[in-house]
Amino acid sequence: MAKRSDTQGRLDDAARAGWLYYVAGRTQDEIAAAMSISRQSAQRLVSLAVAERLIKVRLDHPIAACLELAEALRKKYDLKHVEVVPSDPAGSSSTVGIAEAGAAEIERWLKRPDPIVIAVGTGRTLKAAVDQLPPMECPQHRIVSLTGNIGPDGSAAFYNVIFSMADAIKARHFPMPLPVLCSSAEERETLHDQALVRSTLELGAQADVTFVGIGELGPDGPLCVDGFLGKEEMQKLVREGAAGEICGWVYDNQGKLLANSINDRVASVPIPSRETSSVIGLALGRKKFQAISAALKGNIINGVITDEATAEQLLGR
Amino acid sequence: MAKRSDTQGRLDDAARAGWLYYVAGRTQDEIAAAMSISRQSAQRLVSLAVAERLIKVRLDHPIAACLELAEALRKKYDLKHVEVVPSDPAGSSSTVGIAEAGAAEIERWLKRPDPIVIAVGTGRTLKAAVDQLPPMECPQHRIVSLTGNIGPDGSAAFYNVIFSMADAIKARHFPMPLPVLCSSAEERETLHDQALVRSTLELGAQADVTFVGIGELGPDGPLCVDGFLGKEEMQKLVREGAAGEICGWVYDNQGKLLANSINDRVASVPIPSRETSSVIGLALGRKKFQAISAALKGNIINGVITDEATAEQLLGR
DNA sequence: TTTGCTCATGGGCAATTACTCGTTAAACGG
DNA sequence: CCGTTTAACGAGTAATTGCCCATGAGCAAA
Repeated sequence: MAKRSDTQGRLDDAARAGWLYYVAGRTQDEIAAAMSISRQSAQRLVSLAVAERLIKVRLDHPIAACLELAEALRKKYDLKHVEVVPSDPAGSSSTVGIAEAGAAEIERWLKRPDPIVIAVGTGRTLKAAVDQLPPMECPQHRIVSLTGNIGPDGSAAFYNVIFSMADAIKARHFPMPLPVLCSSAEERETLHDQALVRSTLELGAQADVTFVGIGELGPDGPLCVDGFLGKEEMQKLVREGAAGEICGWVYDNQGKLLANSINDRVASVPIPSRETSSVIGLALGRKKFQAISAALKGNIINGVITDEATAEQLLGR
Repeated sequence: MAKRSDTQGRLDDAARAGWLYYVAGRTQDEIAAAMSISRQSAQRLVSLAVAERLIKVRLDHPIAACLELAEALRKKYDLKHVEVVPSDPAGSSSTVGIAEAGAAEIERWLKRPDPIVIAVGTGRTLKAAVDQLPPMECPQHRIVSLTGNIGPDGSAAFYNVIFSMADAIKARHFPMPLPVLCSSAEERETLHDQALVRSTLELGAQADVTFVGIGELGPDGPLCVDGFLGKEEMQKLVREGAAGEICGWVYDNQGKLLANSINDRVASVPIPSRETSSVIGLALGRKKFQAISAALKGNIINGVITDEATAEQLLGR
C-alpha cells in the first residue's frame, strides 16, 4: 500500500468504505477489520464519502418526488410545514389526496396530549379534509372558527367546517356568530364588540395552529359562487390587483392585504400570527395557483398542503 | 389518516420515513416527532424502506464496479477474500494494479501485531506484488515458501519470492532448499525427510495466510517457460485434462488435483488448509482464466485478487 | 536543524440506532 | 361469536455510530 496519503487514494478508500457501508450493509467495525484500519478511520472514510457526494441515495416510490417538492417549497418560502401529495392523473377533483393529507396533519396536532387551540377557516377543500377525520376524543383542545357562519342570505354557510370537525373529534368549539362580510366597517366594529365575538377573537389570536383554504378570485371563485360578492364587485377587486383570498381577506399578487372597502368589511378573525403559530393552507389546482403563490410570497401562510403539479408550478418548473 | 393498516399506506409511510432519514438526514427521533409515532416505529419504517428496496444507494466512483464484482465472486465461490482492481484498458501487463493490490493485502496481514505464519508460492505476479511492499519491521511474523528455490538447472529460481519479501519486511523466513520437481516420488520422500525440510513442511501447514500465483498450462505457461517441464510432458498433461497449476500442483478444470506422475514428483509443501487459513491467489488475464476458474471451483484457493475483466469472465458476464 | 503548522489517528464518550421480548390489537377461520 | 393466528407496538437493552480531544507524523519555512 505504497502511498495512501495522496488525495486520490484517500477517495478510493472512501468510496470503498462507503460502498461496504451503504451497499453491502457492513458495519463500520467490519469495514475497519477488512481494511485494517481503526473503526474511527472507517467512520471518517464513510463520512468523507458522504461529504464528497460519492454516494447518492434516491427513493423509488411515488412519494419521493412529493417529498423533494415539499423540501424545495419549504426552502423557497421559508415555511414551517409543507406537504405535497401525489397528483391524481385524472385530476378531476380538487381534493383528491389533499383531503387525506390535511386530515392526517390535523390528526397529528389533535393527538397531542397538551391542550392546544386550533383555528380553522372555511372552504370546500378544508371541509373535505375535516370529513376525513376519524372519530376521536379530544376534550383537551379547542377549535375556533376564523370566519362567520352566517351566509349572505342569513342561513348557515355551507362550508364552515367547525361544526363537522367538532362533531368528529369531540372538542370544545367556538364558531363566529357573524356573517362573512359586514355591510360597513362601522358595523364590523359593532359586531366585534359583542362579548361572545370578542372572546372568539381573542381565542383566534392564541391559535397554535391554523388550517385555512385558499380561494381564487374571479367569477368562479368561492366568494362569488357562494354569493358573498356580486360579479361587479369581484371584477372591481380583480382590477384593483386582487390575487386571492383567505377567510375573506383579499390580497394582491405579492400577498399584501388590499386596502379597500372589502377588507374593511371582512368580519373574520385576523389570521393568527405567523411568528408564533403555524398557518397551513390547503389548496391545489391551476386555478388557485396565483392565489397560493401570492399567499406564500406575502407570508400570509407559513405552511401549505398541496399536490405535485401545483408544487411544481409554484417552483416554476 | 383513515386507514393506515393497509400495505400501501404503510409503504408510503416507510418511503416518507426513509426519505427523511436518508435524504433529509433527520434522526429517527425527529422523524418520529414529525410523523407522530414512536421512535421504534420510525425505526421500523426506515428498515422497512430498506427491506422493500424503496431506497437505492448508488456510488459514483470507478471502484464501485470492482466492489460489486468482488462481492459477486465472493458469493459465487464462497470466498474469504476477494479483491478486484480496475482493468488496464491497454491490458498489456499482467501485473498492473494487481501487484499493488496484492501488496496492500500482504501489508494488511503484516501490520498485525500478533505473530502469524505467511506462506508464499512463486511466480511473476507474486514477485511483482512483493516488490511493491514498503520497508517494514515485522520480526514477529514468519514467512515460509511453499515451493523449492532450486531451478531445473541447479541455480536459484528466479521467481521464488521469499527472499525479496523477507528482505523488505525483516521477518524470519524459511525457504525450501529443494528443486521444484523431483525426479521421482521416492526422491521426494527422501528429501522431505530431511530435518530442515521437515520443519518447513510443518510450518507451511500452520500458515495463517497463503499467497500464491496461478499458472496456466500449455507451452507458454510458467512451468514450461521456466524449464521445469518439457513440451512433451506438458502436452501429455493437457491431454490428461490439466487446467492449471499452483505451486506446481496440477489440477483439472474442476480443481481436482490430478493423480499422475507430475503431482507425485512435486516437491512443494501441500497447499495449506482452506478450512483454517486464507489461501489467496493472484492472477488475471484471458490466458489464465481456465486455471483461475478451476482453482476457485475446486476450492484450491479461498481468496482471489484479480482485475475487472477477469472477474467478469469468471462470473460468465 | 529547529519551529510551527496541518492533518490523520485512535481512545473515549455520548448519541443514535438495531434488536429482543412480552404484550396488545387486529384479522382470520371455524 | 369465540378461539387462533398474525402483526404491530413499546420498553428495555445491546450494538453501532458520531464527535471531541490529545497525540504524533509529515512537511514547509525560518
